[in-house]
Amino acid sequence: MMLTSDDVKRRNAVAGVNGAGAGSIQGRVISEMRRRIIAGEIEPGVNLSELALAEEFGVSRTPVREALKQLQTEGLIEIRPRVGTFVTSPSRREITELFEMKELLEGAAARLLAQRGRVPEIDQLEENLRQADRAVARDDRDRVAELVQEFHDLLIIGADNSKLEAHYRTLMNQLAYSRLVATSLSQPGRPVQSDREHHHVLELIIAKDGDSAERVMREHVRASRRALLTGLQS
Amino acid sequence: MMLTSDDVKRRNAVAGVNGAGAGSIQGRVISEMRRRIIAGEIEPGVNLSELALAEEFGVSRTPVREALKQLQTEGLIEIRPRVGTFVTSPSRREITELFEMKELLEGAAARLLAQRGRVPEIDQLEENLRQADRAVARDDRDRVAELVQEFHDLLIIGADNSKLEAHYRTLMNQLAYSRLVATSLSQPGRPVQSDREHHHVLELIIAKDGDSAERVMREHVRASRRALLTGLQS
DNA sequence: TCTCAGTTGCTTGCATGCAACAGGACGATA
DNA sequence: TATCGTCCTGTTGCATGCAAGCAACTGAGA
Repeated sequence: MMLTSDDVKRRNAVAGVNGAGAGSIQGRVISEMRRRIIAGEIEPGVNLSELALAEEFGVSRTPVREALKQLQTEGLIEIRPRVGTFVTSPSRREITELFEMKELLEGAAARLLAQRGRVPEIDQLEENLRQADRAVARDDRDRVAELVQEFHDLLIIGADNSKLEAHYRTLMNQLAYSRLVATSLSQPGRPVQSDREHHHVLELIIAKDGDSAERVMREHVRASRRALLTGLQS
Repeated sequence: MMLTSDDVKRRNAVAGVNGAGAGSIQGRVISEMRRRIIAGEIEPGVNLSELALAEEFGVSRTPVREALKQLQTEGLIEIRPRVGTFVTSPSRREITELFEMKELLEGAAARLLAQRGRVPEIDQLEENLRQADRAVARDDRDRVAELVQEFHDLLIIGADNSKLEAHYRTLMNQLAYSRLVATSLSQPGRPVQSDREHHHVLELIIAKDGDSAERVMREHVRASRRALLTGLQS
């Protein structure tokens, strides 16, 4: 039997980024472990033994083992043969590299979205900024963080390139970026500045000025990184 | 015990892109299967059953199963639960997306390399072009294809960003790009043109003009894609 | 007190058996 | 003949047992 690529894509659309079906035991373990690691609930340490996890999830070692293997290829954990399994945290060097990639991919997404013209994601981005303006005005930090995340997400989705999206999500997971947004936005004046930059990018996208949209988006990513690093030092 | 990120990187450097150690059974299966798929030795079909592969490699299902799982997350195969395992080939849409990513990453690599100044990779690139000039002059197609691959590889390595390199390799595997280079270069005049473009990019890199290097590199990727598509139609 | 050899516990790697399900083959029936 | 229902084969998902190796601990000896 021949497998068409459309079949593959349909399946992936259902299963999300996961390789395994979400209904399987293995799929559950993958999702849950990924969530825990990104949320920082697991201390980097040797506690991640297959047996312990299997008992906790009430399953055998096999699905746990396969789930860990996948998380390893995603770069979230490190399996050392016959030693143990560890949650990895990126080195300084890797963090720099990850931000370089973030800048690259988000910049490209802005350009691609600008080239697509008026698509639904544009409307969603406009709505996002309307809500963000209000949230910033009333200094609702949690809501602002949510909306910032959504803005970047919409941008990536709007680029309409599934490979770009998949790689982007992998990178953001490695960065545990969702945890970092709040820190970045905790810098004085950063929410307002960030909001302004979002507006600027979206204007350029709507104006179909891909080059400028990419450039401004990259500057925005760099600015947010600077805010983050400042926040982490203090 | 705490795992430092340097430890992780050291291991990855040894194991290459592979998650598993090359010495293990599983590692052998991964490498060999990946090679076969990229080389196009395996017909997309249901022949890939765990049991059959296990017998062929003389091992049990377990390591084969884990190897297939990793290849799935790399996007090379598709495992349909309780149905079978299939080699995937990208759809038209996905091929477009993959080339978009190729253009993006190679363009970025050119920019990053230009920013780094005089590094060893620059010398290697110059040597590569010297050899390429000669190979083109004597119309040695196989050698030209090799050198073209090496040029792009050196560019990526020279960008000195391990994340970029890892994602790039994944994408090229999905494209089975090594098989396509020859087709692209089979177009009349393409080897000469490609060589010229390589020279231009390298000049700009040496001149530390990152912006232009990126722009020209992206144009080069698009040109090579056009040549490839023309070659595939005929 | 320091060093080093031996031992022991814990970890993952691999093999194997059973279960559950998908999909086609085949036959009964309208 | 067309269609529906049943069975049967093949596949992967999961559970479990054993093997191999690493790391830390323990104890003896200097």
